[in-house]
Amino acid sequence: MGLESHALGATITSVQILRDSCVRRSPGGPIGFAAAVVGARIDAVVRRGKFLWLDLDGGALALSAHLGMSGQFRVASVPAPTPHPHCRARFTLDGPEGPLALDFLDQRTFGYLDSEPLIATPDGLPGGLGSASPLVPDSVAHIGRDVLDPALRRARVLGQWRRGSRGIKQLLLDQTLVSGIGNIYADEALWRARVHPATPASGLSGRAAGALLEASREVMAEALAAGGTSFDALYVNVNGESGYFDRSLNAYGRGGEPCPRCGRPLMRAVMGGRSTHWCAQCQRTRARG
DNA sequence: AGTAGCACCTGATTGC
DNA sequence: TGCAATCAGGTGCTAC
Repeated sequence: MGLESHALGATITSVQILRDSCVRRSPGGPIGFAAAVVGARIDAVVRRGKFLWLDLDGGALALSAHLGMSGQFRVASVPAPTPHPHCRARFTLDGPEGPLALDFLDQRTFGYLDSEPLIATPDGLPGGLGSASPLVPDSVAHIGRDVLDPALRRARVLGQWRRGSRGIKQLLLDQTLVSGIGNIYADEALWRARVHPATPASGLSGRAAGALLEASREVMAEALAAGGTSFDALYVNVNGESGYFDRSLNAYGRGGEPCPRCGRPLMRAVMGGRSTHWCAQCQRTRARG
């Protein structure tokens, strides 16, 4: 269910914080958070990487969210009287078609909600996907543009990657350079571009780096298409329940299974503290040209 | 400056 | 049977 189609133009009429830690980054705590957002009108739903925010009341303030690894928003016109056990916050919205419940669910509690001022982007281009507004919340300013963002400066990202001494997988996961690529999709992009995850980024040719960025874009676009077009599609079923995960993952989580491309057993190891899966046969140190 | 390592957290799974 | 250890994920902080 798309958040945008239901939330746009609606007014937040109440907030119920079911678990205080979901607003742990909000200086005013549950009370301050509620005071900031209740009564506000939702003017836009915007995403950059794994950050999501709602422009409120003409763009001075945002309700920002990070969904962590298991967070999601659910909209219901007839909400369950007892919220889901993983529901951390429940908003009541007053939309054109009547009241709606907007639940913030987050099983593993890495996600959070906050209210923040919006600040201008340095380039004056739209701050994220979903809105033409050149504003982003404070906490998003240091995050690089989304891999699917038309305003992404591609050549700049490639230069930053190739300047790093870390393995290319770690750079792929560095959200300050380009955002949106998580651990699962990083492995998939590397597999697709035939790049070994431990390749020193400085050793990648420009061509190889370009192929990897393009593969990342493709993987993210396909994941979004498979999960729908809603903003929360990236985060739904991160535990592996979705059809996309079942059918389309070529490398992630498949250590020991045959590589779908060459049949050799896939490898698994921890790199940069994250589980990493690759094919030693067809992922060498260079990308296909 | 750039990088490495860890804390945060919870439920499912595995091991004893 | 029951309890304990392990694991997964993204970000932000501290320490080098």
